[in-house]
Amino acid sequence: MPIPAGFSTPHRLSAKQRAFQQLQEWIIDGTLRPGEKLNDGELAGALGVSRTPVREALQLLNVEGFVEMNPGVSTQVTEIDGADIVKILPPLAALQALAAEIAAARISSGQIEALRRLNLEFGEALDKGDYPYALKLDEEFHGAVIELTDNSYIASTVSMFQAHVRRLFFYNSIVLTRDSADDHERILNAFERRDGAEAARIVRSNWLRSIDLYYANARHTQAP
Amino acid sequence: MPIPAGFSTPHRLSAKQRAFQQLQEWIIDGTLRPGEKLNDGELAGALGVSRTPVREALQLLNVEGFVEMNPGVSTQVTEIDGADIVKILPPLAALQALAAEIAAARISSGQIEALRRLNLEFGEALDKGDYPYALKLDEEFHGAVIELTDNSYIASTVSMFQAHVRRLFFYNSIVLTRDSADDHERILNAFERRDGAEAARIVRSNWLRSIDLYYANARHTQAP
DNA sequence: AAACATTTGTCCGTATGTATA
DNA sequence: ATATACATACGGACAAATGTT
Repeated sequence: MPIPAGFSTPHRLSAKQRAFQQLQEWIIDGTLRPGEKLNDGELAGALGVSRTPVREALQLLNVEGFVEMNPGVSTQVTEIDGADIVKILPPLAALQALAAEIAAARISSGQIEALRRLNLEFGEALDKGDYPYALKLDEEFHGAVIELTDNSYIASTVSMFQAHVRRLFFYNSIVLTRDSADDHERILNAFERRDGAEAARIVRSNWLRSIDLYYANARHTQAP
Repeated sequence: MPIPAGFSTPHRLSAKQRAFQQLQEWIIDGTLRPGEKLNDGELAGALGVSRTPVREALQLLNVEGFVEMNPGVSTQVTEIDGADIVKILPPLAALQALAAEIAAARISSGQIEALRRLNLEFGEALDKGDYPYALKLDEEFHGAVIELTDNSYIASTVSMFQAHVRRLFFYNSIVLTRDSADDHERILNAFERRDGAEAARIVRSNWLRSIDLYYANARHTQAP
């Protein structure tokens, strides 16, 4: 019986992993509000596990910056400063740009074509206004570039940053625009010319664009 | 009785923190060898605490990439690939360069002078051949620049990367050269001119220099 | 193939420490 | 200032899963 490749570890995930994923999702989508107190016993009951895996998950979320822990005092969801999007995008852009520069030297024409198809779907999602799906496809696009670098230091950091960006986008009601799809096409063109420096430039501005989106948005949503 | 300022939280650190710091130090300096199996019960005994704080520390070290955990099977010190220095320095250089660019716009002349004094001491340490101390001062120099960015996303990532770099330097017997002190002086000059782009360029090449040191070193230490 | 030995994962009780009355 | 209430930190025992004999 043929087993689908890349599906090697469907390991029934541990209680800790379940707790981690669920809690992270709740924090990102706002089910657990910023500043909300997190009582491990309570959460354990809600998740149907004991306090230990919950506490372990909370500690991981703590190092990732989603949970604030005051030893012996309290554990709570970190507050959100909407302006943090301005702080996190520059380092994320720098790493994504570096990844693009590295990927440009190794990407195959077949892989470029696959990304092109992905980007088509991304554009359609944007046109249809399906922003959550579009965001997912955008992450897939950049994730593929990260994969090509074969560099776990870049990959793990970017993945962590992305989670925060998702939360901040959600909080700030930022949605991607069609410009993003155009950027992606220009990135692919640079890849075909093996022009790593140019690819890096476009990737950087692609990410920094969201800073402008934030400011444009903030002007309308903020009280004067 | 006067209490030294900046010593606000001498909180007797928790068992978990002690375990974390001790284990990380042991891994970085090679006391715990790459690939070595980590039995939590055994470590708990050695550290005089129970398994819980040890397990928690191991999980933090896991997300930081110093410990590999195979659920239900084993936990061990991550293997070292000396060539990883080639993988980690580019993203670290990118972030440090970004930090320098941001810092250039805000640093005061007083702070520049303080860094200049620090760099003098750094140069002396290099001349005396006190490489561990020199490395510490080098980290302090760049750490001060990071502080100026007031950006926790950059700070926490860089700090994590630095720990790995320490381990890789140790493993590869890489030591900094006098060129580094010269770089620092040029960085400070760029700061004085408020030339962020130039400061970023120098910082990047300052870090990437160690890649060359690695290759120069590897040629001699490797068996043919 | 089945039972064993070892290690990890989980549970929950207790103690310690902090903030409040 | 003392005491009280609460949440967190830690401990030790049990259960589950894995690799081995």
